[in-house]
Amino acid sequence: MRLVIARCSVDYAGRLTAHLPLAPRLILVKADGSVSIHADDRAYKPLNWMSPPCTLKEGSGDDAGVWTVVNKAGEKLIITMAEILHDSSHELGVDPGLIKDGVEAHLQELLADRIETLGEGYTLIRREYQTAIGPVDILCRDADGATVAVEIKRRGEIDGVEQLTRYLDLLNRDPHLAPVRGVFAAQEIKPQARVLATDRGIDCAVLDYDALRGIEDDKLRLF
Amino acid sequence: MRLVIARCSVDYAGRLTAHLPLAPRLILVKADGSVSIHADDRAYKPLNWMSPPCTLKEGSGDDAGVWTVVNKAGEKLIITMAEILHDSSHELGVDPGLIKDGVEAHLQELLADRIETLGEGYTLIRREYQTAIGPVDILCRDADGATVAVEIKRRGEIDGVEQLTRYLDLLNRDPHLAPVRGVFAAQEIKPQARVLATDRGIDCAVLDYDALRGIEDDKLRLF
DNA sequence: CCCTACATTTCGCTG
DNA sequence: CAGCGAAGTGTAGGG
Repeated sequence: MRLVIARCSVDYAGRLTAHLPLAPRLILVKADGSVSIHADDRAYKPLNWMSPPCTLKEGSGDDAGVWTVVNKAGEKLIITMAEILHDSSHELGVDPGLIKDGVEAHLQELLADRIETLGEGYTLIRREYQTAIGPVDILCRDADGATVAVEIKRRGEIDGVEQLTRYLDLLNRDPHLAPVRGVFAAQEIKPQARVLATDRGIDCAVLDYDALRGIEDDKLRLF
Repeated sequence: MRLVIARCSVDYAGRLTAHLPLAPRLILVKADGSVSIHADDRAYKPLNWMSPPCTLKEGSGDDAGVWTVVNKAGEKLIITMAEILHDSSHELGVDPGLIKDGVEAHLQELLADRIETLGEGYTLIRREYQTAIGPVDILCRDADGATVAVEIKRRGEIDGVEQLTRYLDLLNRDPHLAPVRGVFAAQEIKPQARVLATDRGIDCAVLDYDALRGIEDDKLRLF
């Protein structure tokens, strides 16, 4: 990883065109060839960047101080250096990577293991039920044997209701499954999403992650 | 801006919990107090971060080498330093910021100014037509005087069709406007989005940004 | 390779 | 403050 602090101006021509006037910034050149330009605020987003795979060429002669980064699609990032204030390189090696807990996939596992959380007598058909337009998070049956499609979100918003609606439209065309009800399950459901779901006859279920995990932990302790 | 290269492990507890095993990484501490941790790949996304506003406390005594970053919501990022390999600070000042061109807003202006691009005899009613569920990008009339709602996207995907569908449902309840047709306009329309749009009787229009801009430039030259 | 969906999405605007 | 939509979204995973 190469760290450069420099007064520079930047031009990007690709999916849009953008320009950064001359100012001091951090230029980050990573081992995969990617380049990002950071101001002294915002942790997450660089001012400008080029994602890998891409190649960096440092100009020489007339082009001294002009760095050009290009990718396969022909997008171009041009950094014009006015003054280099710091320049250092460091060997970091490959990162072992982030270990996460509490994302949607985990919620899905927990709920599938305790599908009766949605109601007494519920039984799991399967997780990640494949359809032509994508996977349904959970397909199950209620106490009456009716098919239920469950869409799980960490935060339930309108997009999730739309997604579930598309699945329900499709599933209800299958005479082996129809009629299929929908359940929109999330740790938090936004009011607008609840209104839309209710309007479409979709039930909402608020999931308690800690409780689900607690039940799971109990289960693990018991067996 | 402070640049630290260090062998470190990281724990995050907030919207999820996450852990980074001990490895060499870049830690970026910015003037706004934000902290991000980068591996030697991917230009855009840090491995872990804390967005401003937040506060960093460097431990001392027993906690030497333990940095704790907390924010208002109680999210916590704990960086445990095993070995500092580099540590430097740099004054950058406030960045003048990025100047963009070619985003959706611009496309909308261009198309509104040349609404007949969609078909002969089209006339603009207005841009950003407000409804209870959000603004319709463009509302216009076709040659027959029928109302047309236009949703503009840079890249036309399924979500955009869903959005336009919601607007059309609402607009068609207004007897002054109904019947309202829909046009899904984008620089690029994904096949699946086109299928969904067509299935719902929504027309698709592929916009040529350069041509629209060229026409606009001509117009500017003429008047 | 395309498509789909998730993300600690972030970010900006509007009410 | 919430709500909603855009983003050069990036990123991972399946067919």
